[in-house]
Amino acid sequence: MTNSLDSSFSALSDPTRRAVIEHLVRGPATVSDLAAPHDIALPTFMRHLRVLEDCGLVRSVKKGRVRTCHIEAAPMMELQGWLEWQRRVWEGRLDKLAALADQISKET
Amino acid sequence: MTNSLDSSFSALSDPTRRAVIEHLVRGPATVSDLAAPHDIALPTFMRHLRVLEDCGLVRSVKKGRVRTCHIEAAPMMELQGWLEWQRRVWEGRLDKLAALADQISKET
DNA sequence: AAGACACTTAGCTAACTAGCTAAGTATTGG
DNA sequence: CCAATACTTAGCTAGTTAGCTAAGTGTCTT
Repeated sequence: MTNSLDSSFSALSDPTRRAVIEHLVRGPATVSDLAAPHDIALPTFMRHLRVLEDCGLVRSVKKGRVRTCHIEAAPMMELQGWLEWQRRVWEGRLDKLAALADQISKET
Repeated sequence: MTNSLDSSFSALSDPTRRAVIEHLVRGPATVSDLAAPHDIALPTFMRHLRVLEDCGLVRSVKKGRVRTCHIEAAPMMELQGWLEWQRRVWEGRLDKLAALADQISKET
């Protein structure tokens, strides 16, 4: 689990890879489609795709000479889950502080 | 904005740093407190803290010889915001597909 | 004043990463 | 069948990162 968050967070720390995700949430696309807006060499771009596949954020299928990619929901959920969890704890703490402050102000 | 997401995602791709965040959402803590559970040299740990400070996820104040750290909500929100946005688009797409499927099934 | 404490700085190493070019493989269209 | 297309593999380079040890600075505590 730790390891999965590691690689997902790491994958999304690159703007090119986030752009790929932003593209893919709108629907499946081929490697060429995905690469087109990015001004980098194809092998370099393919490496980014590989990183996204390795951490499970993206899957792809090759048919003939064309590879089509699509997004995978689960790892995105996991990321959201972790962040949401931290927010909950953090907010729980704020609530407690507020309650404490309330209590103190009443006591004075 | 791109740059800020870069560094936040990158910072959280390390388990030690995520552990620090998990600690800090429960309340402020000193460097020693934060470092205690981690079996790494202090300078190494300090570097992790520095990464978290550099991307704005953590702030700290030094008083006497003790440095106290606390979490900063804004960058966490930004991360959540990005993920949430992707999810919305993704789900919007699913909705559209469902609507389309619906329409098609009615037409046949 | 002296020693303990809590960081902090400096500097080194091994591993990883993004970028490139050049050349290769497997389909497909003419 | 031949050329164009769509990746794919191989291999190199420069920059970044996590880890370490050794030594330094500034604050307590006694």
